Amino acid sequence: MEIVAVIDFETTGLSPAQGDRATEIAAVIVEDGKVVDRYQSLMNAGVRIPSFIESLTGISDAMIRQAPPAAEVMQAVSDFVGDLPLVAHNASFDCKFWDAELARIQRGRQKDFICSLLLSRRIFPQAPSHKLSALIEYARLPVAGRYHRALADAEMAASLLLRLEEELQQRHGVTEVSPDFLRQIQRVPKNQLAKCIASRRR
DNA sequence: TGCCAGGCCCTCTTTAGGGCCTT
Repeated sequence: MEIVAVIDFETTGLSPAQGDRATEIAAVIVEDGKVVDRYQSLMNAGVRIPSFIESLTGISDAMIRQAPPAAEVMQAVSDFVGDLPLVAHNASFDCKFWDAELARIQRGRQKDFICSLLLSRRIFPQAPSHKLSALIEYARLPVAGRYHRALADAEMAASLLLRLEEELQQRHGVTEVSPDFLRQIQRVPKNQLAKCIASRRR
């Protein structure tokens, strides 16, 4: 597969439209079946961390106070990933924050995200759950660190993506797994998945 | 005052409702 960047945000809540902000971001570069580069940073957006979020992520107000400004971090991570295709687990969530935080520094996004959750629903329909932790256990992939910290979650989403790619190649006989093909697969209705995959067989 | 996300996807659906998933 072409090089992609897998990203993960930790935030103060679920919706930038409701005033929630990013508190941490990680991005890992995946090339030739492995992670070859990593970026991770907490970020200070000048907001308080709700107690529920502190319990969930372990990220506290004290940690955020010492972090670089959100604008500086977003500029750095945006430079780090460049124009690579972006991947996230439940990408509709990370995409909202990516767009919202980039808009604050007058930057934008060119391409649609690839979503490892949507791909998992199609490639592993039999999995008991499609949340990241359950899929890591289901696919017997290594736990990269504490769940709900950006770098660990990005690393695990990357290993899940590689496992999904492997499944397409080995089980379904797909020869070339391009980002465009993954975007196609993740949107295809269930009853058309086999037909869509067949078009890429050797 | 009371409200408070939103996209995907299934089904006891399509003039809708509710669970899943992200923090």
